[in-house]
Order: sequence, then structure tokens, then C-alpha cells
Amino acid sequence: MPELPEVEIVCQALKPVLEKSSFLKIQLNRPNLRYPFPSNLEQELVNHPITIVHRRAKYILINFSHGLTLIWHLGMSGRVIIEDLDAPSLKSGPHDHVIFMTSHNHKVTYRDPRRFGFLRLIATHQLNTLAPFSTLGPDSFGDSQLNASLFHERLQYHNIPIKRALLDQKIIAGIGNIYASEALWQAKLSPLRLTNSLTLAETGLLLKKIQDVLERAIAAGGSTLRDHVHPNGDIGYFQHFFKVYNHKDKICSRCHLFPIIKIIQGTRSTYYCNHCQK
DNA sequence: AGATGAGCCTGAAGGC
DNA sequence: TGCCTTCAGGCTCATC
Repeated sequence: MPELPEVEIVCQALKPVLEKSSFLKIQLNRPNLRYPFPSNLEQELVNHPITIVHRRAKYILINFSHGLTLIWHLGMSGRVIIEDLDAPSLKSGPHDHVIFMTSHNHKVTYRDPRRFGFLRLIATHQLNTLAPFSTLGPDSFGDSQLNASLFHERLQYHNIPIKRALLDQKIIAGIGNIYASEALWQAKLSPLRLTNSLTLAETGLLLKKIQDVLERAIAAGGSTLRDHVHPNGDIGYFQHFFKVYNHKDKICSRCHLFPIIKIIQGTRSTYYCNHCQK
């Protein structure tokens, strides 16, 4: 499922397709995903120009000219497929839950087998008052306000293992389970280190590695494990650059001495090298 | 405040 | 081949 890089890629693909366009039809093939679909979704959105498509953490936000924002989360297995209506249509699947038809002749399909994703509608000016946006931390990628000292300050409020802190969207937003492990390996920090033990220098390095790994993942088209595929059908290939994720028992590619170990932190798998991550 | 577990779902992979 | 169990990229809620 999509982490920030995969959501960013979907967002970049949706941008040229949706901005300055509008929905002509919204077909809902079931009443709900994780939550019930907003009532009157089609009536509220059809024929209203879309102004901006952007991303906040792992949420896709679609702003409309009449002051509404569609919040779109892809959950664990969500996938977006963009097709030109003039081109032959791909075969539809049993998990194609929402289909948007646009005024610029595109068909946008939202496919989500596990149905952990959701759509929500809100007045744009109220976005930051609604959970989780009201409590979301600074975006781990693309937030110019986020620097080492701010990140360090936020971590000092807690006394929890750094890996868990990276997944806490209230502390820093957008990091998922894969890239948390990868960034900690890059920064040579143990996932077990407590947040308030990190120095400013270590925090700065970690932030740099987080942003670096996210940037490289976006450039590589994201990571395709099971579900993530570009809206145009391409797969991402950043999984080939993983250093620790899914590398249990493989020798660490940095120290060449010890195998990557897997532990469970807060029900989530963590991978790291016990030798070079301190 | 922090830790833990359950729950929302399907499907792929591995063990027998 | 087939059945069973485990695990998965997210997030929220309840409980201790």
C-alpha cells in the first residue's frame, strides 16, 4: 500500500488530469469503504471546477472552486487508474469501488481490495480543524518549515522508541513503515533509541535521511510490493534499493558483518542492523 | 504518557 | 492440489 512516495506519485499523475477539469459523473459501486461515502457526493461535486490537487501526509486533497475539498486516502491497498476514454478501457475488477468521469475525457478508477481507504468531503476552510489534519505534524517531505531544530524539539516531548515516533503522524507526518526502517538505517540510528536521547546533530541527520529516502523513492516511481502501481500502469522500482526492509537474515550491505534482524514494535515490523545502527 | 491489542478487509505466500 | 495459518505499505479506538 501506498506510503508518502506512492501517494505523491498518484497525486502528480492526477494533477494534470483533474486540475481545470470537473467531474461529470461519480459512480459508487458500494456504500462505503472504511467509512460510508459522503452522502450526496455526486450532487455536491459534479460540474464544479477542480482548482488544485495536492497532498498532505498520505492524503490526497482535491479542492473545488465552490469551496469544498475531497479528502482521499488510499489505505493499505488503494490504487488509482487513469484512463483516456478514447483508448480501450482496461478490464474492470471486483474491487473498483469508485469511478470518476471527467470533463476532459478521463476515467479515474479507485481500486482498493482491502477497503481501508476512504473518501471524505469537507469545506476547504475547515480542513485544518478536522481530525486528523488538526493534529497532523509537519510534513516529512516538502514542508519548508521543518528543520532539524523543530524536529528535535518535537521529539523531545516524547520518550518513545524513535521508530514508533516516526510512524506517529502527530509528531511528523507522512512516514510509513517501510521508509521509517530505511531512513533509520541510513542515519545509523537504532529504531530502539528513545526520542529524547537523540542529539540535535543526530536528529538533523535523521531528517536529512528521511527526506533523501523519500525523494529517491519518488524519483524511482515508488515501491511496488503487492499493490502499488502507477496510475498509468507502470510499477515502481524503489523496492530494489531497500537496505533493510524485507531483508531479514541478509547480511547488512554496509558493515558486511551481521544479518538484518526483524523485530516487532507496536505491532509493526522493524528491520535494522544491530551492528551499525546505534 | 506510553504500551498493547483489537478491529476494519482481502489476498498472497508459505507450511503441511 | 488443497487446506490452513500468517502476514501485509494505515489508522483509530479502548484499555491498562
